[in-house]
Amino acid sequence: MNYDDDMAAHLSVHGVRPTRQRLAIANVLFKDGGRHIDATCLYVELGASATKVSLATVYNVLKAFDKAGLVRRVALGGERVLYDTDTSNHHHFFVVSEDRVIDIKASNADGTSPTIPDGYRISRVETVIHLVQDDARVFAAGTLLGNA
Amino acid sequence: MNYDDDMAAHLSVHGVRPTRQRLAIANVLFKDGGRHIDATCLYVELGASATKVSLATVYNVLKAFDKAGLVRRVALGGERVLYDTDTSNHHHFFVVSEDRVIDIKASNADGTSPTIPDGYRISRVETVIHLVQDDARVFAAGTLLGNA
DNA sequence: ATTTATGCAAACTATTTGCACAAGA
DNA sequence: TCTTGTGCAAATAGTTTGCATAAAT
Repeated sequence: MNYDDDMAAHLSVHGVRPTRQRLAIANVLFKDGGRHIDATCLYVELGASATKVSLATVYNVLKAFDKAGLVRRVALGGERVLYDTDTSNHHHFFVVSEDRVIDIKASNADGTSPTIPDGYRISRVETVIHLVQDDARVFAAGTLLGNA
Repeated sequence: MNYDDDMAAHLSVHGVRPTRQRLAIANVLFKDGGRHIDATCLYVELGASATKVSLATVYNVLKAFDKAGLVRRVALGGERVLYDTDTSNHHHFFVVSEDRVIDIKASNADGTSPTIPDGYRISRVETVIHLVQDDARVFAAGTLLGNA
């Protein structure tokens, strides 16, 4: 039982078939702990890996990982889309000029930069709450539509 | 002093030169009160207007209006970018399946849908706080860098 | 007269897709 | 073997840009 086997198991548990390129991607994503990375960067980093992975596959895999809950897609004000290996409930500071992302933990009791980093000020706050139809009601609505 | 003159004045006050196409765009944006619209929709609506405006110009003008504070660019989870004529401090519900946007007023004392609309549930909450360098400190940092 | 905006088409970036081939269960 | 993933290249969507022309101050 080695590291790769653990990673393969990790993917399997999440319903993601552990192919060679997915493992390569998972390794880059999770080896160094929490990170924020975009498809292109990931692709570049994979260049150093033994396994060849095309850019299209990087996109497809990131999307699959997001759907499986292995990573979380984060859109930074529409200017940048990246994937966060921390899937817990948290938000982000984004320093546009430096293209830097800083996590904001939901509970800041642990002391990890919950406040604005020194030397910066807030220029904009954007909160978007995504809604989906409540299943029970969707059914009811469907019935209504069928009768209309 | 007619409506167009008022609109022209409105643009001027915000440092935006009131050209013919900018007035046409402003009319579509502001005539019917608060709205959320994207560049392409706006372009289509302008088709009905007497003034010809190219799509590239729509993009440029929206960007200019945003910079001038006439509208506010809103990115909905990286899936959609639109412009909100309400520049006040507020956030958004986004129903992906219906491509519908609902304002969340900062103060919900006025009773305008501060709660989740009936039949929906939250699927995701994304908050991004944009930071910029604090001017005073930027100066200090610049000095430090100069000495380093 | 001088500055700034517009139109158009072309360039560009980010992302997705179709299809033949390869790999995993 | 059967299903699902991958590579590639091409398609697509959204947005920006260069340059000659036109309009605003």
